[in-house]
Amino acid sequence: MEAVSLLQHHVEQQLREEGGLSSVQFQLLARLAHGPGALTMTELADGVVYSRSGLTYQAGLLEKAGLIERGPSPGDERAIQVAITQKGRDLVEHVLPGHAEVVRSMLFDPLAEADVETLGTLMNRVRDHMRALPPRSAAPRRKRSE
Amino acid sequence: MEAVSLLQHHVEQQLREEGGLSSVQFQLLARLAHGPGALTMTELADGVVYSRSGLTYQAGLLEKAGLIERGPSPGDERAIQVAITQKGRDLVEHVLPGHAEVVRSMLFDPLAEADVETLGTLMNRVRDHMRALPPRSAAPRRKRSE
DNA sequence: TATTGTTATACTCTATAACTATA
DNA sequence: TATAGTTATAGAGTATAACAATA
Repeated sequence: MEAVSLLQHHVEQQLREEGGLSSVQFQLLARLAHGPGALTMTELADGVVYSRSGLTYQAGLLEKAGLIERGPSPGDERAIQVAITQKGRDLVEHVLPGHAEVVRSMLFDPLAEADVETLGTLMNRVRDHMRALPPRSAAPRRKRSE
Repeated sequence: MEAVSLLQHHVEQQLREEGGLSSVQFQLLARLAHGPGALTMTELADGVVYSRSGLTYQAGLLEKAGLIERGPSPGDERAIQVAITQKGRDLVEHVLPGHAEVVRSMLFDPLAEADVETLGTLMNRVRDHMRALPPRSAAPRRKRSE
């Protein structure tokens, strides 16, 4: 956890300095940039943000900065399609090299290629396990008297 | 990183619900509880908090809650010794089982024993590597025109 | 009735800079 | 001059609950 904390801290700094982005904002942009097209707010939030209002807040900032656009969703009148703008793509491209460099120099550098592979395999397994857990209500963690 | 994010989120929740603690506060208390005796503020901050004022803030909260005590430091009149109180120890003990259960069920459960070992080895290596890097000034990341 | 998204609000946390005091 | 710690302050981020609109 200490390694992760250090890594996150350095990543945050690089993204902030070179792009004015928090890592949450970067993740949202990156998801939009790499995916096929637009996503709904709910799809976009998945795995990045843990409250609806949190995403609304972040999306508001990104839209105000001209990095994303929100529009109606064809299939569902309640939903909103979020798409990245060219400016958003440009910013991601601008920030990406530095980001990759931070991750490489801090995380990958001390690991052999096989180690990186192993780490990926293990953590993918952990992630899949956690995503498969009950969302957070049938949790078997209640005390008897609460 | 998604796995880590999910884990952190669940850990935060458990600590908050069962102990009213943030994970930073828990780390500070745990460090004091397990170590031999008192630590100075600077020693305590190491690896947990990234600004002096951040630690002063958190220590203020913990002291107000009666979980730690601050006193003068024998060797150095500038420094302050921070010690955990009995109440602090009790709280750590109270929260610990649930914390261990979260980590076990979410992180260790999907991994074999050897995997846990491997993960620890790799991440220790990464941590040591990161701690050995130049503190953050000789960083070769400045732009030519800034 | 459930789901999508927003708003209002309150709160926690963090960081920067200025400051005091000791080494 | 450098280090230990605090304070003031400002800003960013998050979550909860109430809300409106559509499925």
